[in-house]
Order: sequence, then structure tokens, then C-alpha cells
Amino acid sequence: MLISLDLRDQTPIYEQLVQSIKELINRKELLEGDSLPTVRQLAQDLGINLNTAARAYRELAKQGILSVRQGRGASVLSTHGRYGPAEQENLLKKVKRLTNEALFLGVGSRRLHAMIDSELRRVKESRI
Amino acid sequence: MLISLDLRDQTPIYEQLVQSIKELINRKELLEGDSLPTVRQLAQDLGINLNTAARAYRELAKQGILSVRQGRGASVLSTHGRYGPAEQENLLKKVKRLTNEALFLGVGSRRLHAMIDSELRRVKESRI
Amino acid sequence: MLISLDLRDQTPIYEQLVQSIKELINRKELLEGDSLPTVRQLAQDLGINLNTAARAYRELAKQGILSVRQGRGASVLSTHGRYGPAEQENLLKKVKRLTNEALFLGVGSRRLHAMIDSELRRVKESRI
Amino acid sequence: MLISLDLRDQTPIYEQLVQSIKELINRKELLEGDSLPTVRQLAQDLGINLNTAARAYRELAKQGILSVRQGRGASVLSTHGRYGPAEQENLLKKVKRLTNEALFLGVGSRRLHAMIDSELRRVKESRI
DNA sequence: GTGGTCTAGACCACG
DNA sequence: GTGGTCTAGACCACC
Repeated sequence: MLISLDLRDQTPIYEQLVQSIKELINRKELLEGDSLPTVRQLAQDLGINLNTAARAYRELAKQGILSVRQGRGASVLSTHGRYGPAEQENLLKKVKRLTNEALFLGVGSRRLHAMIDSELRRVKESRI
Repeated sequence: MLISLDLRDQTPIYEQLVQSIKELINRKELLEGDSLPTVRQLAQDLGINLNTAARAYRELAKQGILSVRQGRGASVLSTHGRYGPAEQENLLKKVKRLTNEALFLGVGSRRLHAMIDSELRRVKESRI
Repeated sequence: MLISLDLRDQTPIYEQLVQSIKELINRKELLEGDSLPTVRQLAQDLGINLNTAARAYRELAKQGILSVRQGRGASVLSTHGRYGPAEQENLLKKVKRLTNEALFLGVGSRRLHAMIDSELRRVKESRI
Repeated sequence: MLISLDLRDQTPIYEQLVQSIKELINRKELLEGDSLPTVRQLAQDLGINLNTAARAYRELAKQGILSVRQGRGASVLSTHGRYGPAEQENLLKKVKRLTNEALFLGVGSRRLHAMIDSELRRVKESRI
């Protein structure tokens, strides 16, 4: 399992971790029931603080993605988030933001679709 | 000119302001040469801190979008940002983030394209 | 005897075990003098750590509920806990917590009473 | 506003804080829109670490109870939590736990109802 | 050994 | 000055 962090990136490390793990699940590199490294191990591997790694796991546990149990590390509980009204609204907001930024840069519908599909293909192809 | 901020939103107010102004330009509600209110006026209208409004203008000036003149408000310099390698990479990163999040929620290519096109249409139709 | 644990639950496994056994006693499925499986047997049946099962028995023994005999399992000593000042205060604290949480969710007296009585009925009816 | 922590209690400080604030809201000592002390102030007043206080606020913000904004402290957003299926199930589980414990101690329906109503009255009467 | 919590102290972004 | 994040190091409950 390979997780790489970008310390220059503004987004918090724990948030990058959350997204990375979700991406690994998307790529089927992590399946339901699979176990993840212990917080301590992960923190050491990535050269970050224990608390930061713990926070990422905690967030994922609260979202129902991970099951973290004492003495047994963490494992994947669910391979997809629930898509309720709140999540839908949130996603829509992000789409709006991206679209407006793209439009301002002169990037239109076709190019945007292509970028998305390219990324989707990249994720799916990496599935063994 | 109508700008609405969402104070509950996590994204910084100055960033919301930057995006709102870009959106106004996208909608042709702001054309090249149009003038914007002074920082003081804008801050008062929106009920935000003066520094916050000033920062938004500063960011836009740095990107070459606005021309800010001491004490006389600002005016639109350019109606589109430059799309260099850095911006391209940045946009791509955002596309990746959005795509992965959508995929995790079970939202695929078709739905994503539809959301984007819907937003693009919304922006373009609002142009008088 | 049927004990089911919820590993996803935050509450410690040994604590769940303690409560489960108390519930079995409440339901008269375990009567005074009845014997329980050995720690080893119980741990194996439930797929939990031996220490965890041992701790549950230890707690129950400390409360005077179980009599644990080395290597020969345990047996029910008493079918009810003593209700002293400490226990009373403890129970009151739990009631307060529950009440406040319910109130915050808009669940009032009537609904709370109904939930409790429903549970009490469930327990008593399962008594053969 | 009065918040008291019990350091002997097993429940985490940040959790006690979360519950205390919810209780203050229940008692109408905190109304929608009311502002709370800054994280630093709260931490100092209670003699706890800044991070611990911040975590409590963060949890409440994630639940939509508090609105925490940069430079402006926190304020009450909503005076009640959403009561969806997950919350209902959770509450039911707690009721079951409490009921079983009470039953084991010989505390029955009537006494339990009385304790709850007493607490409910206590909370409501403290409302000015 | 494992995760959970807390403290202390520092830095940064934001208003 | 405010909240947000991260680090370092410690202690505890649990398995």
C-alpha cells in the first residue's frame, strides 16, 4: 500500500490521509475487511506524528469507512460513503467551484469532461 | 452587483470573495474596465472585516484580474486568468480530488458531466 | 445460552460481556446456581481474547454475581446486584446523561418512558 | 455560563464538554445565536489544554450545533440535533443498557420513570 | 502492543 | 487575537 503526502500542499496532513485512503479503496487496493497498518506504524512510515495519523483514522471511523478496534488495528468496514442530501449538496458546491474556476481559465465542458474521464480511467485501470 | 457569502462554509471568506468576483466576470456582469466598490464600501456592504475584503482584492490584483487604485476602488483589468503550466497542474489536482470524492460516493462519469454542464449552462444563461 | 457482541460498538468487549450476562440473569435464562462455561470455552466461542473473557468474569465476581472456581468455570452466586449509595449515584448519573441526550434530540418524557417499558417488557416476556 | 468537569470520571474531558454544552442548550442558558467563549478562554477557565477545548468545539461544529469561525469565536447554530435513524438506534441502545442495568439492581419501571422526570423537570425549571 | 486521550508548546492562516 | 494544525511526549484502558 502506497500513500504519499505533499507537505507543501495547504490541505492538512490528516485530510490528505483521509483522501488517500479513500482513493485506495476506490482503486480496489483496499477491499472490505482488509486491514490497515497500526496508527503507530503509519505515522512512522510517513514520518508524521502519531496524533495526526490517529486523527485521520478517527475521521474515517466516524464516517463509517473504517473500523478501529483496540489491540487489533483498523480495517475497512465499508467501501463507499453514504450519499445523502447533505453529501449531494456538498458535492454540487464543489462542482460549481471547479466549473467556475475552469471557465475563468478558458477551460470548457469538453476539456473538463476529458480530464475527469481520464482520472476515472486511471483509477479504474489500476484495479488489478 | 450581488455577492453572497456563506459564513458557515469552511472556505475562507476572502477566497469566497475571489471566486464570487470571478463568477461575476464569467457571467459578464463585470466587463473589462468596469469598476468595483472601494475596499471600505465592499467590507461594509458584506459586513466583513476590512482586511478580509482588502485581501481578496490583493489576490485578484496579483493574478492580474483587477487593477487596484489607492482610495479609488478597483477596476477589471482582464476577464480571464492566464492558463499556464502551474494553473494547469493546479486545476488537474482539483479535478482529481473531485473525481475521487465523487467516485467514492458512487457518482460516476455521466452524473458528474451532467452536473458540470448544468452549472456551465446556468452561468452562461445568466449572461444578459 | 446466547451472547452476541458488537465489535463495532465503542464500549469495551469485556463490558459488553458483563452486561450480556446480567441481561441473561434478568431474563431468568441464568438462575442462581447455574454454571457458566470456562473462560477458555467462552473466549473461543465468542472469538475473543482469553484475557477479555477473564476480565468480564473477574468484574462479575467482584460484584458478587459470579463465583469463579479455578479451572472449573463459574456459577451464578446472586441474581441481583446490591443497590447501595454508590450504585444509586452511578445510576442517577447515567439517567441524567440519557435524559439530556434524549431531550436534545427532541425526545421527551412520554417517548422515553415508552422505550424503557418496551425494553422491560421484552426482557420479562422472554422469561419462559 | 457554568461548566464543571469531573476529572475522575472515565469519560473524556472533550466529551464531557460536549455534553455540558448540550445541557446548557437544553436549559435555555444558551440560545440560538449566543456566542461562546473562545477556545483559549474556555481552556484557561477550565484549566485544560487548548487542544482539548478545541476538540469539543470541533465535534459540536461537525454535528451542526456550533458555528466556529476564524477570529470571531463560536456561536450556537442549532439548538437541537437531527434525530435520524442512526440517532434513534443509538438512543435505543442506550435505553436498553440503562434499563437492563436498572432492572438488575431491582429498579423498575416506576422508579426509572420518576428519575427521568425528575431530571427533565430539573432541566426545564432552570430555564428562566 | 494497540488505540485513546491529554498536555505543552509552536507555527500558520484568517479576520 | 482567533481558530487550525502539527509535533513531542506521556499516561491509561484494552486486547
